[in-house]
Amino acid sequence: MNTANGVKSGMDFEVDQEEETIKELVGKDGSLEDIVERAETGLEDGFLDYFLEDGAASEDPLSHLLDQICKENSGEKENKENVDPFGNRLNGQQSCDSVSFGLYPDQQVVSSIGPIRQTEKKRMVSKPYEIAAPGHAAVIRDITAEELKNRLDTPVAEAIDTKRTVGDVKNWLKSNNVNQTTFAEKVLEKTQGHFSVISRNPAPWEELLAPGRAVFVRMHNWMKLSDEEKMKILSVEKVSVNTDLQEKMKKTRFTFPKEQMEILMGIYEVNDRPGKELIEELAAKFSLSFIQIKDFFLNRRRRAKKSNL
DNA sequence: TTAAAGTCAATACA
DNA sequence: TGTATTGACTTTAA
Repeated sequence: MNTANGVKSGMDFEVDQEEETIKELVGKDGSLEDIVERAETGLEDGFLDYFLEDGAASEDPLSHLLDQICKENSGEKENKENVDPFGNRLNGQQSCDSVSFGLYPDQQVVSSIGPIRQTEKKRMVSKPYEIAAPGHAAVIRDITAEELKNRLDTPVAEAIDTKRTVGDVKNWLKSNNVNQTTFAEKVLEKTQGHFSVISRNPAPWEELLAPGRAVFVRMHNWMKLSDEEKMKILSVEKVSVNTDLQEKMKKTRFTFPKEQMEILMGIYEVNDRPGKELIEELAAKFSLSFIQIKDFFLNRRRRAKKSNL
């Protein structure tokens, strides 16, 4: 028995390695008839008889028996409500599927019993499509996470023309009156600011690292969707989960005072890679940290490089 | 270990 | 209100 949730798993029916029969096991306490009677209440008549008969065990006795039970009862149970041990409704097919016998659909993966019908289609359990935007959660009913992954994150074999892709996306957004924030959060799962930066001066595909490429893959695949599919994703409602505490913890962004900025820019003009000593000196002079000054030059170099592309 | 790239998110700006 | 900028933090790669 699967003790985690009280549901009987397929492994519970596995024939014991030491070839102990159920008859032997049950007979140990000398109350075979009572146990059989009790066990058969709620089960099909003769369910245990099958195991108690000598030589009844074929290569796959449980599967065989379940198939038989399904065949015998499929007609009369077809329209009846079928409820699992926890009161969840099951349809007729589920109840007669030995792969999922005693299991919920998502438990099939842990079953050690193979499907009765090898050709039978595996039942897929679809999960709601969720986009995890920063600080938000969104759900759409009829687009699954699987579909999203398949469509938007499908790897592309060829190099993407980043400039063209961004242009196509921007044109689509403009003609459909969709703003950057919505697209960035719902499609790319990035912030508006980030989309703005990468879309203004997209780096060539060859220069991008894996995470940078992934964003363009999404844009590229996005353009392949039909307008209806695009709108479906964009129409997902956002649910804000911001708390008061988060609001209080909001950081304020430091801005270099004008005088400091002028000095820093003056140095940058003649030396965009100042040494450790100069950075330390500037940090002390401005009463700022070494990292703040170092980051200033790092960000400057990076952004200057981008704008020259 | 360090620089570069990626990114967030506050805020400046049109 | 939507977009652009940018300080700061994180991840990646050399």
